[in-house]
Amino acid sequence: MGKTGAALQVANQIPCEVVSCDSMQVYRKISIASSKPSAVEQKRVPHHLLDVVSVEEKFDVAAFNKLAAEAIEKILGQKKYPLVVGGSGMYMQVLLDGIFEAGGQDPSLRKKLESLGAEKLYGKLKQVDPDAASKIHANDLRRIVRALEVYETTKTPISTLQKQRSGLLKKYPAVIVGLNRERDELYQRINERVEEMFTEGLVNEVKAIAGSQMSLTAQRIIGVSEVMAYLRGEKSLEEAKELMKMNTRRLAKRQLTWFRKDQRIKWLMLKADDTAKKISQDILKEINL
RNA sequence: GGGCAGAUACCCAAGUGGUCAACGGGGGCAGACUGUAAAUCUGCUGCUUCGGCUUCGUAGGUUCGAAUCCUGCUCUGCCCA
Repeated sequence: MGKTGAALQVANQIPCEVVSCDSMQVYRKISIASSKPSAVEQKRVPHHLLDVVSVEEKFDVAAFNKLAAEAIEKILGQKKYPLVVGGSGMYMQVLLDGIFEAGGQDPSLRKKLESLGAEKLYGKLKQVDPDAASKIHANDLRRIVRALEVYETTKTPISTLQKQRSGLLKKYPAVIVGLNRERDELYQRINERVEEMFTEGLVNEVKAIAGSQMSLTAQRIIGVSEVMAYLRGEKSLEEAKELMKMNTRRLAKRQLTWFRKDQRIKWLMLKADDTAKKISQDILKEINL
């Protein structure tokens, strides 16, 4: 979409530091695949929440939220504006609106639950937390397990806990700007971006982490499985590229679906020939400092 | 030139006389989303003024009725020359 470039330009015009709100840019050694700003750009404008964990470490929204909130406080302490930039919908939501505290994970409990099968679990959830059950689809194993996990470990329905949230918006005023473009144009940019990743050395980047025991989340980085399949000889380079393009287009689509429903967002419809500078000026107009 | 197989919706593919606008998968679009979130899940996907209308290579034919049977033609693949 052009978030990074626009953010860098915003930073040229007001004193601010960037807080990345991206579930994949947190990983070290994943720079090309996650489209991190370059080293030079990072040097010019301080960035937070980049390279905070290895691909082997477990990381999730709660961990992100804690670090991001700290970074924001720090930036405010320096009398600068925190510019939160990113497309990870849930991370953004948690940061803005909060997350309930008592909700850790229990891998062994999860395993036990998962082995029971969706049907049984959903029946159980309906008894234990009908509110949550009514919102979760019977086939959505992931969420059913999570809801039951929370219930088992806290003895409180997740639907009750979910009401206990308090995020940044409760403490600070914020302007939320959404960037969008015509679909055709967006997809074309995505296709080009993927091609660039390969010329920048994506294959080597993936090779470098190929031996690690990647966390569940890190395994999902677009580019990793596709390039690995290529390295194993299961896919041609062309096939790997096309797959990545498709997966990225879908990601972009889901991101749009996520953010579209948020009434607080001020949307900017970008045009193909808009420069990062122009976009940054439009953003600043919305922020209205 | 001869023989055989095939042509189905954006793509792949099932269907072999009525219950077929046509199974399934892919892709696309839309939606949900509070600890894997670049994840997970859901719905729709010929046109429609919702009464209908037009589809299964193409032109005819058989039949009350055809994507399904018959004939010609076109194209594709394989085999023989």
